Amino acid sequence: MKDIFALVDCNNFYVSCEKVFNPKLDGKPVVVLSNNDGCVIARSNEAKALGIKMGFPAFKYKDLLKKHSVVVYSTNYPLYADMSQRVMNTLAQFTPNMEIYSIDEAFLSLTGFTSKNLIDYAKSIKGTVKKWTGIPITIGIGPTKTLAKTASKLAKKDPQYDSVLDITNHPNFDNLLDSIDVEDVWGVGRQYKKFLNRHDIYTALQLKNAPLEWIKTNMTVVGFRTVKELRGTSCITLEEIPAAKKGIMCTRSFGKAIESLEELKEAVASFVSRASEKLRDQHSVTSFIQVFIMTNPFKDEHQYVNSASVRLPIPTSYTSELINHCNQKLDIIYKPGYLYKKAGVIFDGIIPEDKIQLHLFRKSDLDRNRKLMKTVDYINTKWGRNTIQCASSGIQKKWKMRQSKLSSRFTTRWNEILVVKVS
DNA sequence: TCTGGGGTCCTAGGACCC
DNA sequence: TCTGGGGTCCTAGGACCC
Repeated sequence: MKDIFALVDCNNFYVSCEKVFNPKLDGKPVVVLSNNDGCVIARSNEAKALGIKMGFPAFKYKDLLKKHSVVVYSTNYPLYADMSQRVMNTLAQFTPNMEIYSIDEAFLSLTGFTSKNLIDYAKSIKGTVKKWTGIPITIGIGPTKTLAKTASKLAKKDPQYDSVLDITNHPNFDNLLDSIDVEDVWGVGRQYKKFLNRHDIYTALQLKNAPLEWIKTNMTVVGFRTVKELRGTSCITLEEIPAAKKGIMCTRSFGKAIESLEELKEAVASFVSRASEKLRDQHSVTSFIQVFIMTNPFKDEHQYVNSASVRLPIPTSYTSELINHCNQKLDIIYKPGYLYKKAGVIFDGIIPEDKIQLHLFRKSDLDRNRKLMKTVDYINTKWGRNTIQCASSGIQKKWKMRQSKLSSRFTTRWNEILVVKVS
């Protein structure tokens, strides 16, 4: 049976989440900023029309934002994650097989839905998601994931499709591909765009018709698959069960640069705690940790970047032990006299916790530590993050990120729930 | 004043083994 | 005179994604 994929993409997702709880934003330019209120990471259509670019530093838009009264929000991840779950739950009603691809995208398998008019079906999905969650979506349909993605790009570009387009056996298939820039094809980024342009390939259609062997030589098997997919052969399958992460990291820029080793240790201890939680969430342990610190690369000052790593004798997810290792490494890589702007930890060599190879000559407190972490995680899930934390993570957190325009966590905190006044 | 964060996959090259 | 060959594992770096 021929595969059919639908790619569901939430429009301007973070901005749309804010709009659900603040309908006054309708028709206004709205942006959501990254951590530390650094870059623009979501824009309403009105904001896009003003020429505000994705990923661009917000402070450079200071005048523009003011001039056009753009509404600005700090990122409110708990809200977006919860809204995402609502959208995904709704989508799950429409197919037995789906893959949650990112916070605002999902692939749905519509293979075998032959008795249905797929356009009508997609429109009813779109209507239901809007009605149940308030989030507007776009749906692209095609015989491969890459083509479904391409269809959704086209559906967004041209209002005549009303946010739903099926390009399977489309009579104007080639013309449609020709209207898509090659860098808008899933899998083609900045570098490959440059390379392809140098060889006179500018559109998705031209990429589709490029010689396969040449593509394989110059763009590895990944590019090879992309071209096959553009030609209608499905190479990228639906991943319904999310795989355990092979690497987990927690890195942050600081709201304010810090100087002392003590503060760096606090920050890193917080990052380790967070990363360890993620590790335990997926029932894994790490066997390799890396810690890094760096000054502000955008500043015209003396730069310092350094990192160190440890391979653990026995893999673990025990927060205190991991913090200890990082502290020892920080003692080595820290250099006084610099203003540090960012630090982070990376866990690698992650394995399932039931596959730990115990050390012949080391006594292990494995069970005791596991129980302790389980209890801590339970309390923090129930009462909110950092209800219990390691003292080494600090209380003051001077390095904490800036979030000056934060909206409420409308859906995950009772005391921040929306109040509707009827007069 | 001010520039995000967290992932995946592939390849080349070196170390090491028999 | 002549100095192998095949394989695995690991790591760093580069590409991509959202």
